[in-house]
Amino acid sequence: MVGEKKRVPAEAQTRSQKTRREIEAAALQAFSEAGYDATGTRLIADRAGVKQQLIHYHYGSKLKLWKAVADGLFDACRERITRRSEGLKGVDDTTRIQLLVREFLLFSAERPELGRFMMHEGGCPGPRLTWLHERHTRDFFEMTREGFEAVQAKGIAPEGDPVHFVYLLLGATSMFSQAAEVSLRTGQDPRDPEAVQRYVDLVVRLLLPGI
Amino acid sequence: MVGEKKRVPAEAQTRSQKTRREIEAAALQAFSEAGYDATGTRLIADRAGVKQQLIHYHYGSKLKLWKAVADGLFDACRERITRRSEGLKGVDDTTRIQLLVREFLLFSAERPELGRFMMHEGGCPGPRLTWLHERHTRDFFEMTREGFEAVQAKGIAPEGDPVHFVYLLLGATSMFSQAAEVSLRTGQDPRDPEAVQRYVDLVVRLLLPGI
DNA sequence: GTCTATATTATGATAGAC
DNA sequence: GTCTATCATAATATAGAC
Repeated sequence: MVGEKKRVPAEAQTRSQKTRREIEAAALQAFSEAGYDATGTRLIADRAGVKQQLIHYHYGSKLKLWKAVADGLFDACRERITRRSEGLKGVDDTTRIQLLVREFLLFSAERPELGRFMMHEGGCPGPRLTWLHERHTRDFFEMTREGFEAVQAKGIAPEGDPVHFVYLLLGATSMFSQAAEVSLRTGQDPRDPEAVQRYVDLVVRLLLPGI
Repeated sequence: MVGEKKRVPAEAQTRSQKTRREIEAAALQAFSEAGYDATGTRLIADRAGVKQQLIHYHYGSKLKLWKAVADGLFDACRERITRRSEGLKGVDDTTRIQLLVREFLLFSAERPELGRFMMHEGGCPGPRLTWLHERHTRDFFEMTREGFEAVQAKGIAPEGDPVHFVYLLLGATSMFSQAAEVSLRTGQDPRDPEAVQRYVDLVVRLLLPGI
């Protein structure tokens, strides 16, 4: 495994990293399209332009590749939200929550893989769902719930279980994660920047009508 | 194939129908949990208590079984909505749309397989998505979009692309189709009747604030 | 680090006995 | 109508050459 190496010629290291990057990009695409079980390592390798066996050399197993992909995806989301949040220090709660909701929806439009990736795992219990929950989604969920509680306390969002608001926000991203279906029905791409902007505006108006 | 038979002893007919019913029930469960490719015919047969080869006798192929399952599921939804709609003849548009939105959400809570079934197909283009679209979801989509247009014209729903309202409604069902994840996070079952009622009330309040 | 060759298991589907 | 036996293919994973 690469992680155990100490010194490797710069050439090889670079090549290895490039291979890993391409494998993970292809795997993210495939896993979020079809889910874990329906995705073969051969398909991933083909799309990455390498041999199937290289996946086992670099990751040890299909499951470990899946976890590496999940880490990359959720880290990207977390970093995006955290960065936005840090840029909003001192801003009042209402504006902060609204802008974070917008940022999350924009991220979901740019990277619909996130919603699809979760979607495949969230329907029935299993070890991968438990892993995702403990490692990535639990904190996000808590943070978001507290955010909605805060705006509810100010009367910006209507009364109701804050958990329901969280799932309405997550559910709202299905506009992007189900883009293929949307395109079939409307003939338009729901991820077009202008359409995204109008959609995000609507979601904010509906979830936070007191603004 | 059974469909081509004319006269069969009542015993055998009944037995055959029972087998088909059990296969389709197990297949619906499996397909909506994991999607088409990740579901094996052996798993379906095991859950139905029959041999894998019986699926091919009764349906000819895995794909034909999937289509039979889809027909059953969407017919049940259509019948439920149609029946409710017919019971509302003469009622004003606003009340009608509101009650139909409620009915659809209640159906989705009772039968989360519908949302999950679509979810697995809606993410990337393919022959199964096209088949679903033309055979089942296109009409439903049109009907729902027109409903939201009607309540928007009356000022019950805020301005915005009616297509966006349709997808917010569909997205709202992820509360139920992602029940495993919700349970992990909250420790509670989102399909509990009381929780469903509160959730449906909230969705109606948010999507149709003018009521 | 990447390749070829291959072991092992699981898949969808068919043939034929009863 | 349901069973047993089986085929052809594809899956994940391992061994060893370069």
